[in-house]
Amino acid sequence: MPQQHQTFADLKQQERKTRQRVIVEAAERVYGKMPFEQVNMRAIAKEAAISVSSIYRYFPDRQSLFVEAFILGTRQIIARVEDHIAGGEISGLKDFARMYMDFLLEHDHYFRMMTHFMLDGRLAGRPLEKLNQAARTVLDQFDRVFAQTGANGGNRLYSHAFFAALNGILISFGKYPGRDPGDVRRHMRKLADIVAEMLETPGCTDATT
Amino acid sequence: MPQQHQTFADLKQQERKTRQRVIVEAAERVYGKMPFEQVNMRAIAKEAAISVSSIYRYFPDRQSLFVEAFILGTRQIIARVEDHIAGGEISGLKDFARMYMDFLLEHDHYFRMMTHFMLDGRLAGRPLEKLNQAARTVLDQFDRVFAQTGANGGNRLYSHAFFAALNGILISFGKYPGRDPGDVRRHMRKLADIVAEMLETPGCTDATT
DNA sequence: TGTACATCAGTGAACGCGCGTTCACTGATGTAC
DNA sequence: TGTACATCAGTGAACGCGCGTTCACTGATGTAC
Repeated sequence: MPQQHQTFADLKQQERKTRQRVIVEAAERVYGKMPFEQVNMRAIAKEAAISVSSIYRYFPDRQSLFVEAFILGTRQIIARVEDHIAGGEISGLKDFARMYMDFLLEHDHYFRMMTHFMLDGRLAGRPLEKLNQAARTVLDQFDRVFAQTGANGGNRLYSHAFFAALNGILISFGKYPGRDPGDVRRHMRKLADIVAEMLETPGCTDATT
Repeated sequence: MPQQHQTFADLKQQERKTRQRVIVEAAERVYGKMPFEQVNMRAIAKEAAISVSSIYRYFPDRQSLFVEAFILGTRQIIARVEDHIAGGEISGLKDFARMYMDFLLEHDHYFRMMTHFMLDGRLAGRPLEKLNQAARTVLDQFDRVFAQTGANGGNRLYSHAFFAALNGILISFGKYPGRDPGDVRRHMRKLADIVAEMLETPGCTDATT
């Protein structure tokens, strides 16, 4: 597409996008600040320093805004992984697992959003599509890292299993009852190490079709 | 404790327990019938054929009833596993994994309850204790099965990893976008097989401390 | 340069609904004398 | 056998709150003539 003259209408559209972004970023901050289920439109409006009804000028409903905020999160995690890889800090699946888990533990709200979407079936239409695409991007990255460091680069099943196992560890033991956070974290790391180790050991990933 | 004469007061207490059970079972049925987030006191009351306010004669609040219903579920899954083991149908981790996953897929509501409790941090006090105990029972059973069939019977870490991985598979791919349920199920089984296989292969579970 | 009109961002207040929980009351059953 | 009282299961209606969403309006900016 050749560069056209920028019209006033174009400018307006652009400003609109900018305002949208401001709102999404505010939402994202709110999710980072308060428990996931407590986030509501009023809090987001306050954070964005506008009125609630203004949000509805830019997003048709809560879900849409919500999905955008989540997509912002997936971009962050992908960017961080790329950074670490570029910096040569990831030499195997263990490193990768640790990084992935640390990110989600630090940014609990992304983790909550992720599981929310995985478990909730109510999303549909355009927001759902957008979400699925974001999910695919993350899985693709798992695949890529896996191909570089793991034993079974060619087979998507193994990267899927890895992805699932790490999520499962976070979900199943993240709130381990009656243990202090440090212990919990160490425990989860050990579990992640076990899975990573198995997936990296050549003899262990050949048996299944 | 020696058998005492049964007093009228005892009988009353007993009837009370029975009525409690009726309510919990009604709740359980409701959870099986409608989407998890939509279950409310009114629906449970209707199912139990009593008024809402009557429920509050037997349970202090929603959470307590909720926890009881979930415990009913954990008992069921444990009973089923025992059955299958007694019937000689479980000869390895793969069988066990399949059974566990099938149960949770069939009884989606238990799965939802489980993840709900794993992710939600708001529970406290007596209900939380009860819940934790139920969770421990399930983990113990994993441990036991693992000791019988798996390679690393002595180490709880491996059964924990197994438990977490299976949960993770269910959560991460249960609503895999744009696939029909049959495909999804097959995919999840393959992933479970991979994990089970690795944990059963002796050389794969020795490397980590 | 001025006037009438259209567009649209922004807003505070209100709507409507769902839902957990409580209230004030009824009626049955058991107990004391 | 009868009467006064306590206990407690059960209930319909109402309370109170949170929250997503909509409404009716204001005010600024741009456009047409």
